[in-house]
Amino acid sequence: MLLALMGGQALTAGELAQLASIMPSTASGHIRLMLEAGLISTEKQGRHRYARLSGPEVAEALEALLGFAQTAGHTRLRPGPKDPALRRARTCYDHLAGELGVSVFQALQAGGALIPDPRGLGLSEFGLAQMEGLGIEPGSLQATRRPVCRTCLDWSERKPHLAGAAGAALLTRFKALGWMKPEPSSRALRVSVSGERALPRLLKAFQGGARFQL
Amino acid sequence: MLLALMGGQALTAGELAQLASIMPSTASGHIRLMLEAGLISTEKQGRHRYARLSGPEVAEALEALLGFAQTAGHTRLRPGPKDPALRRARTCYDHLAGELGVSVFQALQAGGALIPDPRGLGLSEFGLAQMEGLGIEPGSLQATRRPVCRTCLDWSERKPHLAGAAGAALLTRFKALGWMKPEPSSRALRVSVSGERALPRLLKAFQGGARFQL
DNA sequence: TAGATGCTTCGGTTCTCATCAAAGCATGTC
DNA sequence: GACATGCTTTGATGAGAACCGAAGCATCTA
Repeated sequence: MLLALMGGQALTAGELAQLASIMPSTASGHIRLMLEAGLISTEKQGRHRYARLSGPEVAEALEALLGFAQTAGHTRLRPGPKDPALRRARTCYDHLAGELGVSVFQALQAGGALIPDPRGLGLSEFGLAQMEGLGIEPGSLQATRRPVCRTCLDWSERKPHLAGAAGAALLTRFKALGWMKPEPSSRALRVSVSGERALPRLLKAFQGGARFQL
Repeated sequence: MLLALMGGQALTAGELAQLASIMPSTASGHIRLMLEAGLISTEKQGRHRYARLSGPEVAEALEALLGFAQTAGHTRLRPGPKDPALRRARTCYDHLAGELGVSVFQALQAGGALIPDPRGLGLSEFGLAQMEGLGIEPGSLQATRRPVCRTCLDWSERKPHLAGAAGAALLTRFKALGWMKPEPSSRALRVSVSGERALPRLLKAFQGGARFQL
């Protein structure tokens, strides 16, 4: 159930039950416990009750655990960890993970968009300009209490990808631009034709130190 | 038992049993399971069997989980999470955590010792010089497959501290210099008189951009 | 060689946890 | 107002996990 929520979207109690192949009454009990433990937050809407992860920390802890589940060969993941689409690109709560997520991080790093800051990582002048070129308001990134950038260890790549407010903003923007779309009932992201065209150009700009413009 | 091993030292099966308040036979079963799961590694030495965490990833996953255990108020930790010594300075597997660990990270960052690199964080020229001033061979940091620097989210401070090869080397050096000493049967670190004197000077040098010299 | 120590394996007991069905409550729809 | 839908609560059941004691093996000590 937690894995299903890693996609970042909220799911109803019934959907969670079905995904876990258990009766609704059983699921209800688990939801109550996870709520009390602070792992999820819920919201009533009509006769539905939506659950979502309570924050990015939960997703990060899960990613850390997934690393072991995989190496120890104890994954009970539904689509199997071999699913190539999942390896390519997927959501990690609210940001981009998988090969693509790692590429974005490495390109930003190579181009000098990232600088260390007291909370971990921040964006340099150049990094802020890149965000602006993508249509992301730089001011909005500072608004939250979240660190602007964070590294999150990718369990399939075993390399860091970009999390934090900037990571979340990037994924939101990619989806809004129609570059990628979440696969239904999975964490995988399908890259569209326009995305396949635009992303290499974006990575090159990030990496080469040239300002990207839509 | 895993928590006890977070100190970074290896413990015998009997010690683990005693710390967990269970019979040796029960402990033996748990050790076998954790070994099969890849969480710990063991080593026979005479009639003793030593167990240690199998790597830094395990410690990081545990730190992530500890954050929740604390906020949800479900800690069954022996000394209690309020233990002020633990908050001040403790080992996180093989590096420094707690207030002091966070201070070191922030000072290094402010002084410009850290730079982003493909694996997360690296040391700048200045950072390498600081290590050398402390008596740490800069070449030894690159030798391992580990990232030189990594941020690890501190569960008591909720801010990042320094992990990775450099974090481990720093703690080793601090202990060798007699600046801090592990409290027996706890993760807490006791700062010695010479440590209390030297650390502020070190932090100031890190932060101010001046090269530190022993 | 005899005995102590540290650990593991095995069998049996206890207890916790996940599960489901049935009943109840709230919110929608006809 | 009657009924369907979504969720929760309750009680009972069964599977599995933690635990201990006893017995056995390996290693160290006297």
